[in-house]
Amino acid sequence: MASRQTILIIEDEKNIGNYIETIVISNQYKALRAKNGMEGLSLCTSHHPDLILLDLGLPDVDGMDVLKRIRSFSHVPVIIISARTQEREKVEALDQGADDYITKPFGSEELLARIRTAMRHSVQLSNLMTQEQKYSKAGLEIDFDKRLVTLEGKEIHLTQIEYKLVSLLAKNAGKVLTYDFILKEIWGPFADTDNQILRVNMANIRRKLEKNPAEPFYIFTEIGVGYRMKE
Amino acid sequence: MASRQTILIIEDEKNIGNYIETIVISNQYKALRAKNGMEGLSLCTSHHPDLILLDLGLPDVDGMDVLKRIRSFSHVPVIIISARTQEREKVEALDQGADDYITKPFGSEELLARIRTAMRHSVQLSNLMTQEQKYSKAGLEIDFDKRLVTLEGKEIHLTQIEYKLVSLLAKNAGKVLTYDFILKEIWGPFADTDNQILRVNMANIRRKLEKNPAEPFYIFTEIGVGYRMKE
DNA sequence: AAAAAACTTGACGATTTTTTCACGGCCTTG
DNA sequence: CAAGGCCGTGAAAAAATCGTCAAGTTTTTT
Repeated sequence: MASRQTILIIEDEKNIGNYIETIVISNQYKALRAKNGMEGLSLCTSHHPDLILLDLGLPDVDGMDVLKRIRSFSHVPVIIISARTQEREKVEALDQGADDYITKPFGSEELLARIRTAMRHSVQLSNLMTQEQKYSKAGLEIDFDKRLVTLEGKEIHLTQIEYKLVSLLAKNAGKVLTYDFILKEIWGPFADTDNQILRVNMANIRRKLEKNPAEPFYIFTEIGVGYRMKE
Repeated sequence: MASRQTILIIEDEKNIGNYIETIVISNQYKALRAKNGMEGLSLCTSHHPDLILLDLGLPDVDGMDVLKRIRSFSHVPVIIISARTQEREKVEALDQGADDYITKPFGSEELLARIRTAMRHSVQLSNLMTQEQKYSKAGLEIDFDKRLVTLEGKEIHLTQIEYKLVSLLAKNAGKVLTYDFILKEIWGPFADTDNQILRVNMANIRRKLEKNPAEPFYIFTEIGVGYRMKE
C-alpha cells in the first residue's frame, strides 16, 4: 500500500534529535535528519517531506527564518519544537505559518498525537486540492479523479485490473511501456506473472474500447517490447 | 471581510470563562458562552460557531464526550483548554479530532495565536470545500443542513452511520470512493474495521433508498474498489 | 429495568473477476 | 517454405468479492 510518510527533523542537539528520531521511526514514519537550518531547507526541497519538526534554537540561521523560507514555497505542516516558553516566540511562529508549537520537555505520545493532528489537516487539504486530471482523445475520456472511463459519452465498465492498465498507459500516453514494467507496476514487484495475463487483459480492454480490436486505435502493440497508448 | 467570526466558549468556571471571553471579544470575535456540555452542544448546532474553545473539566458530561459528539456532525475547529497536563488526555483529545490543546495557565496572546492558526486551517479547508447544501437527483434529496433525506417527498429515516455514509457519497457524487477511504472517514483512522461492515450498511441503505436494491439506481458498486453515487 | 434501536460479526450462495490453458494466425528467419 | 517465436482470442477453472440473512452485542430510549 502507500509508502510510509517522511518526517524531516531539523534539530542541532544530537541527543534530542536522536530521541525524536527514535519516536518517529518506531511509529512507522521515515525520518530525515538535518542538524542546521540550511541543511534542513535543502532536504526539504530535495525530499519533499510530509511533515517537518523544527527546533527554533539553531546554530546558523534563526529558526524563524527557516520557517519563513519554508513557507515561501511550501505548505508542508511544520511543528515547532522549542525550549523557549516565551509567549512572544510562540505567537510569532504560529503567525508565520507554523501548525503547532510544542515545548520541551514533551512526552513521546503527545508529540505523536500532534504529528497525527497536523497530518490530518494536511491530508484534508491535499485531498481537496488535487485538481482533476483527465486523459482525453477522440471520444475516449478517462477521468482519473472519478475513476470513470467514457467512450463517446457512454460509460464503460472496466474491472480493477483493466482500469489500472488503461490509466497507467494513459498517464504515459505516447511512451512505450515494456511488459516487465507494466507487470511490475500492476501486479507488484514480487508477482511471478508472465505476460500471457497481460495479453488476455489487453484483449478484454480492446474489446471494450476499440471499434475494431484487430486494428487498435487507442492502444498499440510494440511487438517484443510492450504497449503504447495514443498521445 | 464578512461579519465577525463567532467563537463558542464552553467553560464552567465563570472567572476563566470571563477571562477568555474578554480576550476573544477584544480581538474582534463574537463570543458565545456555554457553562456546560449540553448547552455547548445545543449552541453549536443552533449557531454554527467558527471555532470552539472547550474546557475538558465540565460538570455534567465529560468534555471528551462533547468533543466526540461535535465531531460526529461537524468539522468546526476545536481547541481544548484544560488544567490537566496529563499526556494521555492530550493524546486522546487530539486523536478524537481536536485541533489543538492548550494548558492552563496560558497567555492571551498565545491563545489568540492558536485560534488564528486553527482558523487558518479551517479557512483553507472551507475555501476549497465550497459545499453544496443539497444533493438532489431523481426523487432523492439530501439536505445536509437539516440532516434530512427525502425520497419522492417522503422522509427517510437513516441511522447515524447510514446518514454519514450517504452524505459522504453524495458530497462526492460521481467519484468512486474507495473502501479504505470511506472506512477511515466514517470509523476514524484507527478503527480496525474491514469492509464487511460497509457491505452491511450499504445493503441497509439500499433497502431504504432503492426501488430495486439488486439493481441500484443511486449507489453503484465498483467491485474491488469502492462505491460511487450517481452524479 | 425493560424494550427498542443501532451496530457488529460470521456464514454462505451468487456473481464477477482473475488466472490458466489451448489453439490459430502472423511475422521473421533460416 | 517450414519452424519457431510472439501475439490475440475463446473458454474453462480458480479465486475473490459482494449482498444478504441471522444472530449476537452494545447503546439509546422509554
